[in-house]
Amino acid sequence: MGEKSNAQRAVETLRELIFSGELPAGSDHLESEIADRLQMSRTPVREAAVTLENQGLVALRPRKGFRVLPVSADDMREIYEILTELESLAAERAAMAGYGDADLAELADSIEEMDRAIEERDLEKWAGADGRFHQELVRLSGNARLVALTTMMSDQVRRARSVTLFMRPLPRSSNDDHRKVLAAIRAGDAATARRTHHSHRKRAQALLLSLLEKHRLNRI
Amino acid sequence: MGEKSNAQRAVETLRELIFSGELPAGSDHLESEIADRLQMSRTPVREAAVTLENQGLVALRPRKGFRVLPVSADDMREIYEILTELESLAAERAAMAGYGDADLAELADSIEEMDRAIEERDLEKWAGADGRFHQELVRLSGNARLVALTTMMSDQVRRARSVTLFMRPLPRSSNDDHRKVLAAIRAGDAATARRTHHSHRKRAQALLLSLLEKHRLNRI
DNA sequence: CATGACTTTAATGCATACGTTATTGAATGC
DNA sequence: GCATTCAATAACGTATGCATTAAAGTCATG
Repeated sequence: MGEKSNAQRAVETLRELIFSGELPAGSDHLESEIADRLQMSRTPVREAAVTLENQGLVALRPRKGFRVLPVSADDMREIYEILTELESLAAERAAMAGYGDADLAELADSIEEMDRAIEERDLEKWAGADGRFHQELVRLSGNARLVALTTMMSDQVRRARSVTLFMRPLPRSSNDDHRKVLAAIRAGDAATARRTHHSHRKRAQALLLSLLEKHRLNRI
Repeated sequence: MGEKSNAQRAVETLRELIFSGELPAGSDHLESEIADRLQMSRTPVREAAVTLENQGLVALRPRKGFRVLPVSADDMREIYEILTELESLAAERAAMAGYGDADLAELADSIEEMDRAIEERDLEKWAGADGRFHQELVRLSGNARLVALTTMMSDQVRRARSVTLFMRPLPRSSNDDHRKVLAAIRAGDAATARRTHHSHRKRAQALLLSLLEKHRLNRI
């Protein structure tokens, strides 16, 4: 019964291959090549390629296969501008929803995990927990489209994380922001939640972009 | 040479059919039925359906064709929340870009057209100009992804406009907001541009949702 | 050696064919 | 008459075949 279609498998597999870096940014891939690799015909592969194109991960280039889209510093600016905005909205809505401690457990957990990760100087772990925090924050907004859009935007920069993650110092103060946002949400203070998260994201964005400039990284 | 693919034609045609109401919200359509109608095979139609699904306009329902998605009042709330946020960001960025009068001509034009439309009590004309204003505002942000996302969200409520447009009184004061936003952008006052547009959108959103509630319109 | 016309290749975009399976309707039993 | 089983239908998801055409390669010519 509940078997996923080949097209769906193709989307999932290709996303994994892209995020893992096995299909690096800028690389081209023919439909037939991918079809062989995934042991299916070109039809579902093509369908998957269309979906990935709609998600902004690849570009279909007739006769040259699809290209895994590189992310320029300018793309990063665009994306983080949008993420800053949408997540701030999410923080506001979450604060207005009147959640109790039980509802906010996942947020609190991810904050604790980030603390531990920083102690252990485990950047990968920190990044995972940070991702969980932001994802859960958006989920708590109760706006399904907000979840979809932020996921889409985050995906577009996900590949860059492995590059950017190790450029910067341990994000020691970052969790202070997270705690303030959580406190504001718990207190139902929507304005503070929004404002705090907004400045948190702005700061992270500025740091990231300055690092990219410093390291002269224009394409990732 | 520059001929559009059948798949692309299918997307465009289906979008027109959906927005014109010829394929009403909630209606189901088989791939083969659409293929006959557009004089092509199922393959490009299916590709188009996947794209439209990714754009949030239809849902693919195996064995039952694809359904033109109805938009509930709750969907409207989700979408307008996001649009409010993204357009406010656009207003801010536009103000920071240092545009001159020439760059802002389209905004000014659409405001004037709205004035004329209100005098003539031509709601359709007003709606068109209002759409132009908001679209141009986002374009001036210089953020291509912002344009893509707001277009996507606007499309999802476009069908509802014919219903909502005639429920409310003539939007006489609305253009005061538009003028304030334009003035702030021209003055390079990003904070005011953002704040003004945000409250403008919030007000419109509240009015719309209250009207939907009043008229008990849950599905459009 | 560079250039340009011509041939060859191969990847796409689409049409078509086919197996699978949910759904429908008939037929059967109670 | 109602439920249940079973057969027929039909729509999808996928595979395959094919025409088109951009791109690459070849060869002749200045």
